[in-house]
This record gives sequence, structure tokens and C-alpha cells, in this order.
Amino acid sequence: MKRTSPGYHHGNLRSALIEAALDLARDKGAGALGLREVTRAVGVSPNAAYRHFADLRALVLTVALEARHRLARAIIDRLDTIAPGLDPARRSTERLRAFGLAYVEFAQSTPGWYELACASQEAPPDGVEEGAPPPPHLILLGILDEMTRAGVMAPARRTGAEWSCWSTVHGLAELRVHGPLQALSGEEAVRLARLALDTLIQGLTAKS
Amino acid sequence: MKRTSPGYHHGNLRSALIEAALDLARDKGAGALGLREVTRAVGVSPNAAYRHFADLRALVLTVALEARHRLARAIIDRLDTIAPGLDPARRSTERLRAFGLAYVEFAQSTPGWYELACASQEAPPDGVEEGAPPPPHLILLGILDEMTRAGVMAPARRTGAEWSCWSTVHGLAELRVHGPLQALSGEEAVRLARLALDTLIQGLTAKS
DNA sequence: CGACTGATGTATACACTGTGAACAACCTGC
DNA sequence: GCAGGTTGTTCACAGTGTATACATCAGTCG
Repeated sequence: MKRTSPGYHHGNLRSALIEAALDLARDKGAGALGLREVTRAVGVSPNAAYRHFADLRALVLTVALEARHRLARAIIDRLDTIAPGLDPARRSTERLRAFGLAYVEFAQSTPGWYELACASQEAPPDGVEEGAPPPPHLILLGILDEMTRAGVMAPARRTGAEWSCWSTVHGLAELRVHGPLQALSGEEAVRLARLALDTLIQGLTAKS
Repeated sequence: MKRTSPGYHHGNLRSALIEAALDLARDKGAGALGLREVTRAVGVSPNAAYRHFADLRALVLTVALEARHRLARAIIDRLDTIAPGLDPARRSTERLRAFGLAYVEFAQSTPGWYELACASQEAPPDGVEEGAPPPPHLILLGILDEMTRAGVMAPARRTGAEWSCWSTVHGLAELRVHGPLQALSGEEAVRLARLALDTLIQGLTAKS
């Protein structure tokens, strides 16, 4: 909240706005993101934001991109907990399970960021990207390819498998955050998620 | 648009508002529902709505309930197309598939109503209900019970199976309406939905 | 040093939203 | 025919996003 120089200019309003928006979304949901609300949190006049973003939509898109990065990093971190020593078959299925659990737990621990990550997936207008993690979608494709290579999933089942997985995982998150699973405790929700992931894996890897 | 008597009072503003709101949601999405917008469509002053609904939220809840009924009826109609002569095992799985396809196709043909049906599942404050169809959730439970009775699904897998199904189906709809499947044609989306449902059924019914 | 210049934050204004309060027209029962 | 409740209108207010004009800073060039 403190300005780099006590004077008029803020210093780096842009990042301050993004950070304030992230806080706001985490605490009150993605729907609470408003131009006046965010600028108020930073302690600056509403129209100051227009020096750094074309409009509210552009701000939200930028913040959403950051949320997607955090989701991706959460997934990657979780994938890295799977011991590399396992045999490829077991390892790849465990990685699929870890992917799903990371997705759902990200949604349930920070619903506002999850909402942001899903809503308006477009890239913000200012395109430059550096240390961006691979998007969750690509991570999933990689895991499914591992599974086919390892022989746990028949190549015939590979077609469209990403959408089966994505549906299950995204559906779970959605039910948890906006749907009838809202009331559940974290552990119960995770238990249900594990069951759904078991069914999914069973369906992907079943013989015949 | 024409009033029952040329005079002041509208006659049955309440149903007119609900109908206008349904039209608006179908054409421009659930997010486009605004108090002024709806009353404008009916040709009445904004505050007239307050004689029939406590606030905008109450109106939306009422319209959302109607949308849920239409979803339920779409599902039931589709279930009834499954020939009753089939053997119970085959029939119950076909009914599960029909459930999923009906859900997804409702979402893709009338996304605005689908949004309404999902968002804010609470019942509207004015509680009276008469010819209401059973909610989709109960329909699904019934189908799963049929499947276990018919022996296609092991009783051990029955626990939490509704959430596996619901996740897949709701996830598909969500990806279709708000997610990366938006761009697809109707047929392509249905093909992917069939694949995902195959995987789901495979997972629910696999031996061992 | 001092003035010019671009970047950045402010002030004012406007159209829009949901909603409360006071008012007016209508319908119904006595 | 008139009292009283119901229903729709009007006016008002706080809130929103955003366009325009202005003020103030941080440099750079003479």
C-alpha cells in the first residue's frame, strides 16, 4: 500500500491492481471484481486503472491468466510428488489421479481463483509471456500419452479421452464450487473425487 | 404486449415477467437478466416487478426453477424413448446414456436455460409447487438403482456413483457452454459426449 | 538550470443499474 | 357510491463502468 515515492504517482499501479484483484477474487469470488472496488483497495481513483488496462474486462482477463498459471503450477507440483521410480503403467495412472485431485483441490481451496481460471479463457490483449507454465490442458494430454505408451490404456480409447477426463475433473470442481457439493467438508469432497477418478480410470483402462 | 383491459393494470404481470425473462435468458444468456431489461420487454415500468417479486434475485430464482423443470422434462422425454422391451441390464445402461445425452443437448440447444437451471439452485421464496417433474438428480438415482438391480453394476460401485455420473455429464455441458468445446458443431459435441459416456459406463460396469 | 513532453493519476460527467418511498389508477366488497 | 386494498407509475438515490478534460509528476533537451 505504500508508494515508492510519497508523491503523486504510484510507482507500479499495474501490478498493484492485479494483486489487489487477486486478493479480492480469493476472498469474495470472481464476481466481486469491479473497477471501483479494485482501485479502492489500492487507494487510487477509479479511472487510474484506465492508464494500465483498456477496461475492466482487460483487467479481469489479465488476472484470470495469472489464476490459470497458479492452477497449472498447483497441478505440476502435485504431479512431481509421484515417485519417478514406479513402473510406467502405475506411474502414469497415478499421475492422472494426481492431476484430477490437484484440480479439484485448487478449486475448493481457492474457489475465486478457480472461477477466474475458467471464466473467459481468452488471453489478455497485452500478449507478452515469459515464465508461463504449460496450460493444464497440455499437461493432461501428456499424461494420457504416457498412459498409452505404458500400455495401460488401449490406443483405441485414446481418441477423445482428454474430454472424458476433463469433463469428470471439471465437473467435480464445478459441483464442489457452485453445485450441490458445496456443503460438504473438504475431506468428504476429496473422497468423492477419488471415487469419481477411480471410475474414470477404470473406464479408460478396462480390457475389452 | 397487449393488455387485457386497455387500462392501467396489466392482468397477470407475474407470468408475463417470467415468460419475458425466459425469452431473454434463451436469447442472450442468463447473465442478461436484469430488472429493467425484463420489465422493458413486457412494456411496464421497472418497479412494477416489485409488486410480484421481492427483488431481482427472487425473479431469477423463480425463472431458474422453471428452467430446471424444462430440463427435467427434456430428460424424462428422452428416457421414454428407450424401448421398455429390452432386458433390464441393457435397458438401464441405455437409460443412463440417454440421461447424459439429454442433459448435454439441453445445455447446447438452450444454453441460457441451462445456465439458469444450474445457477442458484435454491427454491424461490414462494413455495407452492404442483405439477413439478422430479429433479434430475432423483432421476439419476433411480437409473443407478435400476442398474444395480439389473446386475450390470456391482453394489460395491454404487456408493458415490451418482457423483461420478453427475460430474461427467455436468462437466461435458459446462465445457460445451462455457469451455473449450464452445466452437464445436452440435454433432461433434454429441460425439464427444457419447465417448465420455462410454468411458463412464465402462468404468461403472467393469468386472473386478 | 529551466522549459518542453510524455506518462500517470484526478475530477467531473453521463448513462446505466437495482431499489425505496410517495403517488395514482384500478378493482372489489360493503 | 364509496372505502380499502391491489397494482402500476414516478421520482429519487446510491452504485456501477467509462469518456473527457485536467493536474501533477519524471524525464530530457537546450
